[in-house]
Amino acid sequence: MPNNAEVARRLMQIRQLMEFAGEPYFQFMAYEKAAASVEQAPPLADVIERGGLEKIPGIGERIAERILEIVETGTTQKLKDLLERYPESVLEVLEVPGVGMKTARALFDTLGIASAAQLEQAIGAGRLEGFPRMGGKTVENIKRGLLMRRGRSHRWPIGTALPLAEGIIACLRQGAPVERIAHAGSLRRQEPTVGDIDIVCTSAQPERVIEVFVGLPEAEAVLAEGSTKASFWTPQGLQVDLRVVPAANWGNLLQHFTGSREHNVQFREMAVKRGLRVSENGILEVATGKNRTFETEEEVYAALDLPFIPPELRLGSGELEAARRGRLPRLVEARDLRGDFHMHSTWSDGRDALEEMIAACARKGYAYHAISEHSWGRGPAFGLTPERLREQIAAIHALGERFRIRTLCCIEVDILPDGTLDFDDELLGQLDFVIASVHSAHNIGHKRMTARIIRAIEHPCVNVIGHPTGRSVSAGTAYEFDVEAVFAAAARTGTALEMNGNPDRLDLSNQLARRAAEVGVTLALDSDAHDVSQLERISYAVGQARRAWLEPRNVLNTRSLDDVLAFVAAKRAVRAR
DNA sequence: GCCGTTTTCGGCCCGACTGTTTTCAGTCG
Repeated sequence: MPNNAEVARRLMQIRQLMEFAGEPYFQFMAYEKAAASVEQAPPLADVIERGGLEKIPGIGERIAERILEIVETGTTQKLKDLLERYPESVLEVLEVPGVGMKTARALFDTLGIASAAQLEQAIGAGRLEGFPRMGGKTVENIKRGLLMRRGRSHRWPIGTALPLAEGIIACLRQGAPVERIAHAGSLRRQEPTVGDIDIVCTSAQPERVIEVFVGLPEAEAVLAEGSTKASFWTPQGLQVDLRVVPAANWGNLLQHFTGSREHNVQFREMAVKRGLRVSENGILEVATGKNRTFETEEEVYAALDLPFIPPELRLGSGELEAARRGRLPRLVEARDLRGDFHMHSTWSDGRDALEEMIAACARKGYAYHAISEHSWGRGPAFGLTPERLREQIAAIHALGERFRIRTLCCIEVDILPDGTLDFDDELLGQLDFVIASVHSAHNIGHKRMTARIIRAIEHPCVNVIGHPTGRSVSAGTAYEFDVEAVFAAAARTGTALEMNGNPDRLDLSNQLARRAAEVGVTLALDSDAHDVSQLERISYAVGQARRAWLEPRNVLNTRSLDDVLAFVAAKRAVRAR
């Protein structure tokens, strides 16, 4: 059955082709809104089972029918009709940066161009010459756009983009007359992948800032260079945008460029009802023509009688309604965390020594942490044999109080295909804490995978299921199982589910974690560090947890050491009774 | 095609930059 992302992709195809076909604006825009909602919704299979499709904002009777059709058959008659009239490959032309709907439509009508390859051929043959509004520069832009489309993936992992953005910001702080400066956009919202980097700043000398920006070594190709805005592509093809404004409307600018698009649309719709018009330049009172600018985002939201909405919540998935009712969560923060359960040392496949990992955790100010090597199922090169695990337990005990932090003896034990674990109960019982993860046999089918994970959850020694869906952000894959059944088992047995901070995992996703918390599951935020520097990856887990509306009470490692040990003891006690 | 703190009908967010224009269309975020 197609997952949410696949359904959303189909809806977007319908949306694009509807516009291409010249259908009314608000009709195809409804499909765009619906697609955005579907991406943020809990797994559709479960939503449909509960009959809640039309409760999702932006999905009405008609689109709900179409979604059901897509879920059942993989497509819908509406899409089939459109594809009868236009080949699917016209969508490629729209993917080319610089080519929009009008141009694509004109190219199709007059030259019969219906794919990226045909567009490239036509340019090569000089067939675009003499086309209305198609001068030499525009053709050059399209050529470059074709190269960009072919030569790169369209989204970048947060783990790549955030360090790059921080580097550029550091350079601008040093070399340009900037006052306030920050990254905005999807990066600030902690999206797992981003399409570009948005940087915003204030300055009394915007021209000078722009000059420095487009002169940065990362600026391989400058796309735009205005008096307040500029864009470039980095050598690897990542687009970076900069906006400069006076200090007086920093709040408006930051709010505008943090988005998301859907959040801003909803925010502006609320404003329109009060006779206000919101833009990056301020909030205009339409009746009087008076424009108010704000130095902080708090003031921007307060202008509509709303509390500050954290960037991670600005997805257009109910946060404005919650803000209006005073029901925003008190989101978990990095400083709420008192420990990290998931890390490796040179005892298994980590790169730093056990003592270095412990010392680094102590420096971070944690009260406790767990050393969780791999078990031997992955081979002795990666994991510990039972003997080696016993040795490590002894080694950790021998360290005593040396590091002023409690090191929990732990293991990341493999969940075997039948749901049993890689170590026997006697050995697991000697540990303070146990993480269990699937690392092999990912394609055993929905039913067997569900039974496998639930069996591990029901083991009295298992406290956390590591990276529960096995997803890869870059590959877009995950193993399939009955999410609701697994969540129910985790809630019932007092087993936490992990939110893994590895930027290519970020697993559970924000949508699944939000659903898990709703049904009473406790989440554990972990770095899954394989060296000291990667301990910082826990910040990515915090980001996803915030996108999942999690509060400190939902998160195991916000609790004290005693409470964590009580969490472990409670589960083991059930078996002992 | 969706939706309701003015509405079950009549609305539906906003502005900057580029290139090609001689006042603006197209694209983007």
